[in-house]
Amino acid sequence: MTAQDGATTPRWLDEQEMAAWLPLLRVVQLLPQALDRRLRSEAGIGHAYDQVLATLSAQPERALAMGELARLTATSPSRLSHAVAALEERGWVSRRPCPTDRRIQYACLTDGGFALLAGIAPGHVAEVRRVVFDGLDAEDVARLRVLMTTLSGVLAEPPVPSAQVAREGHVRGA
Amino acid sequence: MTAQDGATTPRWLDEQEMAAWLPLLRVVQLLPQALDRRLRSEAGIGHAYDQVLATLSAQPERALAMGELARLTATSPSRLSHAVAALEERGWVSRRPCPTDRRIQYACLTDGGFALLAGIAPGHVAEVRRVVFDGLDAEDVARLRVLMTTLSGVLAEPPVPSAQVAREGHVRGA
DNA sequence: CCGTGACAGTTGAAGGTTCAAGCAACTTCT
DNA sequence: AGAAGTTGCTTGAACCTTCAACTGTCACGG
Repeated sequence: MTAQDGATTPRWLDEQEMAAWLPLLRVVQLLPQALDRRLRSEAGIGHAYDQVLATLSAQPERALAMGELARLTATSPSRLSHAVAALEERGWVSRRPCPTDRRIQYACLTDGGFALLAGIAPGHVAEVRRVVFDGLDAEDVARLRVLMTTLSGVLAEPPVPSAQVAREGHVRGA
Repeated sequence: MTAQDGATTPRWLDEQEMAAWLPLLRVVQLLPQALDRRLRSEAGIGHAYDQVLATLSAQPERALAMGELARLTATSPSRLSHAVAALEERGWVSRRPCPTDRRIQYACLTDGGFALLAGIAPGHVAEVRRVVFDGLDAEDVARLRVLMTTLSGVLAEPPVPSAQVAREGHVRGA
């Protein structure tokens, strides 16, 4: 029941590609779940929120404009706004206006937020190590780095305006 | 924040690991977004729902017990229940009871669901190709397969029942 | 100075995911 | 048979993400 028939089909995934695609799909689905579960049981926040806090903590002033923060964490402005609102309500982040440009808001990591981060970081890195790096040797890590850098580069590009994706004549291997 | 306290901290990520971890995190975050956006604009469903339909379409009878379907798509029973309910409401899946075990429900892909799938499959595979395989040569694909298979194997294991949670710094509440 | 447009961030509603309960049907043990 | 436990799936509430619309601010040009 594979859709191989259409004349408009750009070339189906071959066996090798499929053998890479299915596990990748699984990793992409299960890895955030694993990270979320651990963090949520330890701190009550998902790993997306943790990433916000961690990114702030890495800044010299523990503060960042919303836009920059959104860019660094690869999230949408809307999502970040909601996230920072939730984190602010829990006292881990505070907002401060920018003196020179009143459109800009800075998100600042509070001492409480920093303490929280310090508390959960060990467990978090242990989990990352368990699910990712414990199974890999140095060469694997190097290959993973190259591959993921390539993919994240493509994913960072704009989402392709519209329909002009499907023009690929090249057929090589079935 | 550089934690190196041997006893509680398992060992921080070194430079090589960090250089692999950050792009991996990004891929894990952006890849589902890219797939979701494309599918949602074409069919009004996210890629999780598409995966349900696709898995059903690959079965001999285009049907599967909920439990099996949950296992194959690596989703929780609850999530699948909600998903199938939504897909059923749109007429792409129907539920049928099992004659021999009345606890079991079969999810069946309808003709409409199959037609939808046939319609979106070309665009979907084109997107997968664009964001993943267009940037990789045959060796890269082989490496990706090995790496992702390893990781998905670890992730498939039980979420660590109790094991090493010992260090609970407990900052929660607040 | 005022209008236009771009930019930074927020808001609310709709939909998806998760968690903890819960119900019903099967199994096992006595 | 009947009680107790297990399995298979569903439900509802809380939360998170997304999308489109919106507010307020700045920059530019007449």
